[in-house]
Amino acid sequence: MLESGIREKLRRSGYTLTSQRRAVLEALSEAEGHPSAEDVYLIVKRKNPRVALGTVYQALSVLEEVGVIDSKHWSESPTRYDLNVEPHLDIRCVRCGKVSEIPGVALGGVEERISANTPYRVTRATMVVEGLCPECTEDE
Amino acid sequence: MLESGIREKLRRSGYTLTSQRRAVLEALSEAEGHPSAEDVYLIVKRKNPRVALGTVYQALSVLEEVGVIDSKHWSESPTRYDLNVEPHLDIRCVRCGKVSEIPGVALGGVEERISANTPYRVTRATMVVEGLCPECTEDE
DNA sequence: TCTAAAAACAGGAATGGTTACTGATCGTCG
DNA sequence: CGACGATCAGTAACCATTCCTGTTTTTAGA
Repeated sequence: MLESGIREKLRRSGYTLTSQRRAVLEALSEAEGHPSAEDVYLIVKRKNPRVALGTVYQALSVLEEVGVIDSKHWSESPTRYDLNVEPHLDIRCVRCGKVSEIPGVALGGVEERISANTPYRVTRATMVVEGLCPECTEDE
Repeated sequence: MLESGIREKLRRSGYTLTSQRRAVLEALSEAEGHPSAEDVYLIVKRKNPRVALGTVYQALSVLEEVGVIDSKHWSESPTRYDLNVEPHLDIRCVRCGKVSEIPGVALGGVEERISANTPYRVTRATMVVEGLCPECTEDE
């Protein structure tokens, strides 16, 4: 099942799958959309009221490091986390904060072109997309 | 000269070109690279020690709103400002924080494809690129 | 030119997401 | 069983940014 793969990825980096980290993963699959650390914290707390917010942040950071989850950051709002680690675009509503996937848009080798045009060693290239969701567009 | 164009852009949105805002623009052209609000503040303060950091933030926000400057945000670091408002990519070194332009890479209509694939009204789509600059790559 | 209203400002307090720190707990391996 | 390292809870600290209050500057009208 999923869990053994996750456990293995953690082990390869010297981490273990603790109950808190498992709870964070469960919260991520329960939560709709793209929850923030605080969202995850609130869900985890329902089952285990003693978890600390810092623990959730640390778990999220470890899980991202080993490639089990993904994070995206829009300015003026907390970082969002996602179980979907496949490359894809998300858009965030600047009014209500909702985040949705944008299907079917690939970046078409932009990373390679970037690497070819900078002396930096590129480690990350993401698109940050903002807009107004249909609901918020209506009452403009 | 430049100034009259800037003054006009401000006026159209109901703002005026105050001495503080002019000082912020001068600081942006003096500063090398892509300064943060704090960087701008320190430069402005050299000539006018009474400016407040909040004023610099407000000036930057107004200047961006009217399209005279551009801002880019990388997570885990303050927002950077830029006099270059032409669409272009910048990369930030995750170790030393230096920001450099990436010449010659266009996004090739990605915005249009995004708009076509989401019910949101897209207001902004930027690339956030990170990596290691040549100096920092050496002592890895 | 004088005056009232609006805009902008200085200074500093407050905010909010995130990280750092400390001492307690857990899990593992001998 | 015993000890060591990893993890955790709880809380304090951090830092970029915004907000607030009273003051100064600018603008527009008379």
